[in-house]
Amino acid sequence: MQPVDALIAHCRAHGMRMTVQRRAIFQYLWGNTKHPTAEEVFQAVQERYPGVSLATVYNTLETLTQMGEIQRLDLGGAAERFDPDVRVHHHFTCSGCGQVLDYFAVLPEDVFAGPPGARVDRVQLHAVGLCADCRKLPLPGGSAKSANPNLSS
Amino acid sequence: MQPVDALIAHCRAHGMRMTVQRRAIFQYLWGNTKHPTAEEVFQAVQERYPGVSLATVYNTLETLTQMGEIQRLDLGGAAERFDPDVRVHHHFTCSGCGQVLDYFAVLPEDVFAGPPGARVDRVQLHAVGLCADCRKLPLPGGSAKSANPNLSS
DNA sequence: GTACCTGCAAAGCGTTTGCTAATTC
DNA sequence: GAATTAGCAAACGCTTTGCAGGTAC
Repeated sequence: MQPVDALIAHCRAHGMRMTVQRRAIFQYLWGNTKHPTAEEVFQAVQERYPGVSLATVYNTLETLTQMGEIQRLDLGGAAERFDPDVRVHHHFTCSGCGQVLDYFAVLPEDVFAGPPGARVDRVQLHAVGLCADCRKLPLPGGSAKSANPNLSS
Repeated sequence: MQPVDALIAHCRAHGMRMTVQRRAIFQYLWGNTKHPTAEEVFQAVQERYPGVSLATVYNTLETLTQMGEIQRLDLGGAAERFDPDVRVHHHFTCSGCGQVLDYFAVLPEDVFAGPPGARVDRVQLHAVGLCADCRKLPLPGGSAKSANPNLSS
C-alpha cells in the first residue's frame, strides 16, 4: 500500500471521493503489520469517528482490495484479515496468542506449476505454530510437540 | 483416512457408537478427492438417509478431524472443506470451475522455520489459478494473464 | 446541484449449540 | 438398561445488501 497522501491523490485521480472515514481507514492501515480483521479496523476508526459504520469499513476494504492496495487473507478462523503489504510473502499464525506474523521464504518452481496442465496465478502459504514469545511461556502447548491437541487415538 | 471397515473398528475400540449416519458419512468420504464442504457431505448422505441432519454431519466431521482421520481445509470462500487425505500436500483452486485439486511439491527447509524464533507445526499451501480443462475453454479468464484482477495502476 | 457515499438495520450464509427422543451397545 | 448420539430449531458471528439521508466535488 502506498503512503496515505499518495493513495489519496491516486483515489481522487480515479474519481473516488475522499471522505473522512476513508482517510481514517487509510491512516490506520498504513504501515500496519497486525493483519487486522474488518472488526479491528472498525474499532480503531470508531475511536476517532464514533459515527462510522461497519458497512463503510467493509466497503472501503473491498475497494482497496480491488485497487490492489491491500490484500485479503483467509487464514482460517472466522474473520478475514487485511494486509497493507501486497508483496508476495507468507503468514504465520501463532496458536498461542493468535497473532499473525509475516515471513519470507523462496518457494521452489514446482509449487508454481500446480497440478498437471494448470496455470497458477497466486500462491498463499500459511503456517501455524507457536511464536517466539509464546514458546517461552510455561503455558499448555508451550512445550508440546504439536499445536493439534485433538488426537484421540 | 483408513478404509471404512478399519475405521469403524477403530471407532468402536475407542468407545464410539457406530450409527448408520456415521457409517454413511465414512463411506462418502472414503477415497473422495473432491474436498467436499459440510453441505456437500450432507446432501450426499441425505440421498440415502433422508432423515439425517446437518448438525450430525458437522458433529461427525469434527470428530473425524479430531481423530486425525480427515483434515479441515480453509481455502477461502465461504465454507470449510474436508479432505480424507491427511498426508502433507497442497491444494489448488480453479477460479474457473471452482474445483479443488491436490498436488504435491517439496517445500524448502526455511518454510518450516517460520518467523525468527517460532516453531512451525503445520504448513498449508494454497494455489489459485485455472485448471487444465478451464484453460482450454474460451471463457473470460481462460487466456488472461492472471486471475488477480486487482492491480489497478 | 448531482452523484456518490455513509449509516442504519435487516437479511444472508455457514456453523454451533441446547434440548428431547431415539438408538447403540 | 444406560448413556451416547441424532434430529430439530434457534442462535451465533461475519459479511453483504437496501434504502434514505448526507457529503464531497
